[in-house]
Amino acid sequence: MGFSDVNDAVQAPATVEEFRDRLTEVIDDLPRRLRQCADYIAANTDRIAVSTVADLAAGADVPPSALMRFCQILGFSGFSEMQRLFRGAYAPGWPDYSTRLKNLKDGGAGSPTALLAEFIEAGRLSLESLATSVDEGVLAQSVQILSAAETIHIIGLRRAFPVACYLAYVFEKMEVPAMLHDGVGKLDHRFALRPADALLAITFAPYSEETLTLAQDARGRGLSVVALTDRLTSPLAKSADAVLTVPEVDFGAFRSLSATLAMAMALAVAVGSARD
Amino acid sequence: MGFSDVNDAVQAPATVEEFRDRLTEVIDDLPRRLRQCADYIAANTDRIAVSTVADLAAGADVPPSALMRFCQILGFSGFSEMQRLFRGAYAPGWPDYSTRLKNLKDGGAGSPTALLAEFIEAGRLSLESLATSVDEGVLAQSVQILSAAETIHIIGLRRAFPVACYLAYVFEKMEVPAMLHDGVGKLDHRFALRPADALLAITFAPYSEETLTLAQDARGRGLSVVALTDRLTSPLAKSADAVLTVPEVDFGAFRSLSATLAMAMALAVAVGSARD
DNA sequence: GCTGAAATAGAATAAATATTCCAAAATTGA
DNA sequence: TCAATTTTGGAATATTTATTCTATTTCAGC
Repeated sequence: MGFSDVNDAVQAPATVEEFRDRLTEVIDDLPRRLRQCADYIAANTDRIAVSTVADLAAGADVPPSALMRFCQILGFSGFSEMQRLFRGAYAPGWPDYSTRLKNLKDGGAGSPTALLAEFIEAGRLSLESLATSVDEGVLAQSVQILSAAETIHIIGLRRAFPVACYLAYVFEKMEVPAMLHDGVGKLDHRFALRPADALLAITFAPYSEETLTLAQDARGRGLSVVALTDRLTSPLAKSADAVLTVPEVDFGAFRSLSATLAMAMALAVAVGSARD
Repeated sequence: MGFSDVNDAVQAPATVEEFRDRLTEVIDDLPRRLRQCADYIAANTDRIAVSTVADLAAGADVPPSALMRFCQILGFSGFSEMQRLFRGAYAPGWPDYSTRLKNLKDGGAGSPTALLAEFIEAGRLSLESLATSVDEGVLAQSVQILSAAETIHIIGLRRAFPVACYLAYVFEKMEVPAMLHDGVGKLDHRFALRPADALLAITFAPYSEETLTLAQDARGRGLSVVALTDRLTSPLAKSADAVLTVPEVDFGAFRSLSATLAMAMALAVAVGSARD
């Protein structure tokens, strides 16, 4: 009994999530043409709502009938039923958001609302791009390093300072021993760095000298260092055991910080619960 | 010569922007049924790509033929041509993003990647909801108040502190005279508040006492106060001349700050350029 | 209230799109 | 290699969807 036999009938997926589950479930043991369909659909799920059978079949480089069979294997009665799922699911998120964004920009370049629209957009793009670019391995490793530390030292100056502050605040709330190196009074506290501690250093181009120095120093004293920075080639990478990068979209001269904060918070909360 | 006469033929809009322009251009002098179409389409532009003529006509409560005429007045040869525009322009934020988010969550609840996914999602929702909820009038008023001030005082403590910091940083960069009240050493600097100055106060539930006190104090001394807070009924509202609210989505005990930062930056940059 | 022009609804038609079916090709297992 | 079984492509058909057309209604100016 092969795949084209509709008797191994299963319920049609009722949500996009279920759809994806079903897809990954079947994708591995599918004959050639159907496999092509699956691959193409997996990579272009978002176009199902706005395409015809013919369009998608052409994209997947299969005849339309193959795509039909594919829909049926997934549990749908046909393409139309599958499309209905995606057309319906395509509402949440921006029912009105994109319209609104345009209205805001209509105030004219430089108007407060237009600026707001730009910052909102920059933040959103940063977050989305963070989702697709994060290295899970490095994140796990960073959590592990920081969880093992006795005290976590945090440094981030200038534009990175808000992030450092918030990290300190979150650690405090979670009762994780942490120390914020804030440069108040031009004091440094390098002698507070003890061998069993770890340093979480944050800096973006143009990288701040004090942060780089403290990271090197910590390294020299045998501490583990986690870097939160903008690219793998950052000078901070040289003295770090784990390098987390966040792709932040700038608008004008100013950095949105949304992605950086999301990353920082995930890190902090993960460390907080790992230490329990 | 009426609207149904296709001789006043204009070029079909080639982009979504042109489409909107054309729509606002004609909407005012349109007969009843066509007006209904225009209204419905304006409010549901995002559904054009995924609907049939019949769907939209039903939504607008007109016969399909009315909708067809409407498309032609806009310059399209028919509905299909109009739909083609929107299907092409349909580049939603989730080509790969939503897949990725799901994968991140697959690590299991509480895993670092799942946490990250949650924070990313919270940030994104906050930003979208800010776009749809911002009160443009209050924003303009706030910019005006802060632009007119000699020195801008900024206060925000605990979880609002990162925002206050970043504001101070941005003002500094833009050469706007600003002073951050940070509570270091339990000093307050209330005597720095001069009558021609303004205060930008930031606090969220549970509202921090020091911030509320400073705002009241500033009010008493005749300064204008701009509040950045979570709701209109915030205690901060009582002592403020303008109340900006940001709808921030929390995840767990922690606030995403994305929307707050976007608002803060728009405010700062607008003030910076208004003062030139 | 009459007249001509514009707007409208809905039925008729045209076009596009989805779906089925089956002969042919490929694959599998002995 | 052969026979049984699965997979495939494409033509035939059914269904949905878009578009046009026309008789009827509405409206504005007189």
